[in-house]
Amino acid sequence: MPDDKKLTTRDADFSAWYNEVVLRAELADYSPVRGCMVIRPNGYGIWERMQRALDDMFKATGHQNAYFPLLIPESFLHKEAAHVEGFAPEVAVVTHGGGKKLDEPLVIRPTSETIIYSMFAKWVQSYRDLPLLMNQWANVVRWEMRTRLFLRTLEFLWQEGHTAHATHDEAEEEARRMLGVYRDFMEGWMAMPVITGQKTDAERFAGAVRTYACEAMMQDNKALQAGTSHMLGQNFAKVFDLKFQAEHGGQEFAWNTSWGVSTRLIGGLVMTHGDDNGLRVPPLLAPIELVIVPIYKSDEERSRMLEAAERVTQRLTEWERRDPGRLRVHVDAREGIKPGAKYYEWELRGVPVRMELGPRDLEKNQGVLVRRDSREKRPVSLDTVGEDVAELLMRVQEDMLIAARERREHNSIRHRISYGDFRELMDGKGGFVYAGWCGSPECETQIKDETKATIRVLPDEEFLSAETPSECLKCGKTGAPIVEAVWAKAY
RNA sequence: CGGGACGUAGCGCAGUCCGGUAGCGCACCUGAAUGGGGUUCAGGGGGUCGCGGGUUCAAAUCCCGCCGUCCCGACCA
Repeated sequence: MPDDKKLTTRDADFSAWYNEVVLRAELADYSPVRGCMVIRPNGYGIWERMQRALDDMFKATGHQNAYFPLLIPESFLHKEAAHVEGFAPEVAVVTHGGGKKLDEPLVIRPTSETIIYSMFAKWVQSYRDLPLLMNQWANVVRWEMRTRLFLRTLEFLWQEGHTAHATHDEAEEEARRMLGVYRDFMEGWMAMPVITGQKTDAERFAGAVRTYACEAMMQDNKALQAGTSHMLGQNFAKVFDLKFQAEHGGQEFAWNTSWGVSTRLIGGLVMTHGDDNGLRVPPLLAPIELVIVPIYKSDEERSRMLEAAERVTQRLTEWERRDPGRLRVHVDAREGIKPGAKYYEWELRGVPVRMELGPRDLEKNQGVLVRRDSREKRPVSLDTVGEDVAELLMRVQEDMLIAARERREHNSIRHRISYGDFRELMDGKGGFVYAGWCGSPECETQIKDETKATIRVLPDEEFLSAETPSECLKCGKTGAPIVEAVWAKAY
C-alpha cells in the first residue's frame, strides 16, 4: 500500500508533482467541463493579492480600470488579418441565444483588442484625448487542445491593459514601461526572477508589431512565459478607424499597446518555489503569513495556549507594519489533530512562517518560529514578536528570490555550445541556453522541430552575456547580424 | 485529432484473466485516551461498480456501443 500522505517528488515526476501540489494544497480543482478548473479559496487568495499589487502598480502608472463585454461580434475578430489568423482556431462561438439562431455569431473574447479599440474609436477625436490608458480584469476563453491546471485552461482570469497614444515613440515607451512593471512585480512580489526581452516574429502576438515578454525558469528547467507586452503599432487603429486630429492639423491613426498577465502566474509560483513538501508562497503574496500552532496536553493547557496565541495574534495584528499592511496571522485551534499533522498541512499549503507555541515556550515567554523555505527554527521573545516576525518575513521573501535566481543561473549556459551538445542538453535536463542566432526563421523552426526548444526572448541588454556569441547555433554562420537569443523548451 | 493508461465510497486503489451476496487504506461521524513532526483503540455511516445494450439461472467480472478523465504528441498565456 503506497503511502498516500507523501507527495510524488519533483525528481520522480515533475508533472505529477505539480498536479498533486495544486490539488492537495487546494489551489484548484477540475471542473465537470474538460479543460476548465475551479479556483479554490487558497488559490484565489493568492490571485487576489496578485491583483491588488498589480492594480496598484497600474494605477501608479496612470491607468484606469474599465470593463468591456465578454461577447464580441464575430466580424470584429476578422478585421485584423494576422489577429484572426492567430486566434480563430481557438475561439468559442455563440451561435444561439434565447432559443433562436443569431444573425451574426458572437465570439467569446479570447482577448479584447477588437472590442476595446472599436470603442476607443468612438471616444477619441483629438490628440487632447490621448493617451488613453485602460486596464480590465476579466476572464477570457481559448479553446486549447491540451490543458493543465493554471498553466493552460479553456477559461482563465487575467488583466489586459490597452492604451492608445499619439505617437509611435510614446506607445513604444508604454509597452516597455509595462514590461518593466511586470518584471518588478514578478521579482519583487513573486520572488520569481525573469529574463525580459523581445520575441521573434514567430512568437509574436497575433496582430502586434513587436512583442516583449518576461520569461521565468521553472524547476524542471523549462521556460514559462509569465507576461507579455505588445507594441501594436497602428494595426488595430487602422481597421477600427481609431484616429484623431493631430496637434498640427490632419487626421492620424493612434498607436496602441496591450499587455497582460494571467492566473498562469500561480502555476509559475508553484513551479518556481514548490518543494517535495508542497507549496512555498512568498510572504508578500501569502494569504496567511504566519500560522500559530498551539501545543498542549490537558484541557487546561489547551485553553492557556489558545489564550496566549490570541494574545500574540493581537500583538502581531496591532503591530504597525507600514508596508505591505498588517500581518496576516492565523491560529490553528483545531482539536483532535496533533501538532505534527498540522505542520505538514501548513507546509503543504506553503504558509511562509509557522510559530510553535507550547507550555515550555510560554514559561520562557517565547515562541518558536519556523521558516517554510529553509525549515530553520528559532525562538523569539513574545515581547518583540512583531518586529521579529515582520523582519523574518522580509528575509524569507528576499531569500526566495535569491534562491530562485541562483537556480536559474546554475541551469543557464552562456558559453559556446555545439549544436550536438545543445540537442543533447534539450533532450536531457534542459535549461536556458544563450546562443547566437543568424535571424533566419529557417534556423529557428529547424531547431524547434529537432529539439522542441524555441527562442524565448532576444534578451534585453542587462541579460546579455559578457562575450557576445559570434555564430548561429544552428547554421554556424558568423558575421555582423548575429544576435544573442535565449533558447529553452517552454510551457 | 493520433498514441498510451484508466473509470469500483469524498480521495487512492484491490477485485475483472477464471461470472456466484462489493472489499482495503486514508478521509468522515461517535467515544475514550493521546498531544514538542503525519496518535491509538473501540464502534459507526457511506457505493445505480462511468453510461446504454447484449449473453447468462446469475455480470464490477464476458461481448458490443457510447461517454469522460489523465499522460505523451501536433496547437497555445
